[in-house]
Amino acid sequence: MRISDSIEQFIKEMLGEDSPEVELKRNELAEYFGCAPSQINYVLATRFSPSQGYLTESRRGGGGYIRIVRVVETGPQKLAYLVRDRIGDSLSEEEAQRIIAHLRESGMATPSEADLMSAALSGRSLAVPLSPEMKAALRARMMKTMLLALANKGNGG
Amino acid sequence: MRISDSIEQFIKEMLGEDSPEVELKRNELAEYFGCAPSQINYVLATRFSPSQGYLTESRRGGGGYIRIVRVVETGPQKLAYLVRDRIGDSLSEEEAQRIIAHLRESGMATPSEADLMSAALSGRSLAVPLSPEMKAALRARMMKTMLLALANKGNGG
DNA sequence: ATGCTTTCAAAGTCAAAGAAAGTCAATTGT
DNA sequence: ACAATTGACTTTCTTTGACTTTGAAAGCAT
Repeated sequence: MRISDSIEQFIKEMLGEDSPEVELKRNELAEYFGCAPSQINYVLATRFSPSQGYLTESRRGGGGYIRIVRVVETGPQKLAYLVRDRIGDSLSEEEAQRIIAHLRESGMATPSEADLMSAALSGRSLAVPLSPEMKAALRARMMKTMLLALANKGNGG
Repeated sequence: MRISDSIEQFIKEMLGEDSPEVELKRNELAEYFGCAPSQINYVLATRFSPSQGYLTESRRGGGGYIRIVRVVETGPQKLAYLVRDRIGDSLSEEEAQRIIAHLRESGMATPSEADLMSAALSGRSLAVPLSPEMKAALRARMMKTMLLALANKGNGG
């Protein structure tokens, strides 16, 4: 088992229970998991980034802390934001998958809808001779178009 | 006896027993069979491809893994048929829309799933400078990949 | 008490090392 | 010829540690 995953899980359990917000001590947590303190930063960067729906703030020095806040943007505004601001003319596969994971977790897409999107944007789908740039452009368009379809859900189009 | 066949059999036994899903370590498996790790990739490519009804995902780095999922053909063997026989290397937009309409009407896809597929394959999504042949090839791949995702619906991924 | 200075306790950064899987071309086997 | 096998090289993800930056509290001078 990866230590990163354990730490991720631990934090998510803390977040899940009560509040959408945790405060923790980097060094304590590192000691608890028996890893280097900077490992915590790694976990925050790879699993609690803004694009994954989390904000973090921290303070150094005596009595320092790290606070993690889960941002619960849902619904149409979020979709509109994704289409308008977040996704430009180019989208990597990793980023696409992250967005889809977020849609699924926040309930904006059902698991099978998310799987469909994921399939459409997967490397397997796009396994045709195309430059990486072109694929990224294609992904961006596809993602936007699908998000619009998702936003229209239930509106009988 | 070919080593590839042994590995194939081994994996299929794991899949057969309990779950429609196995997770394995490439290096361990290679060591177990006394072959080069890349041999595993060969087996996956030649015996566990999507068109043979399997999906694979993997992760590199520390604690990496390979996961193989058998796509079960519950009810809709139709989907398997579509993937295997009906859709070739090329698919027009009209044909794609016809297939999607059929999926919706027959209840194999919910309206919003159908909309998503439709969006992914629409002219709007594919509005990038590409030859028509290339787009048709792309459509075929995307459709197949999405159909597999659909076939796997409800199989907890 | 008020403002500097030192000191120490956090958290941050970054690059290097390590771990695992992917790719691909050359070789071997049937 | 075609399928299988191998190994060198690449890419991706994780873990660690040395060094930096920031903040707070204590010490000291006025």
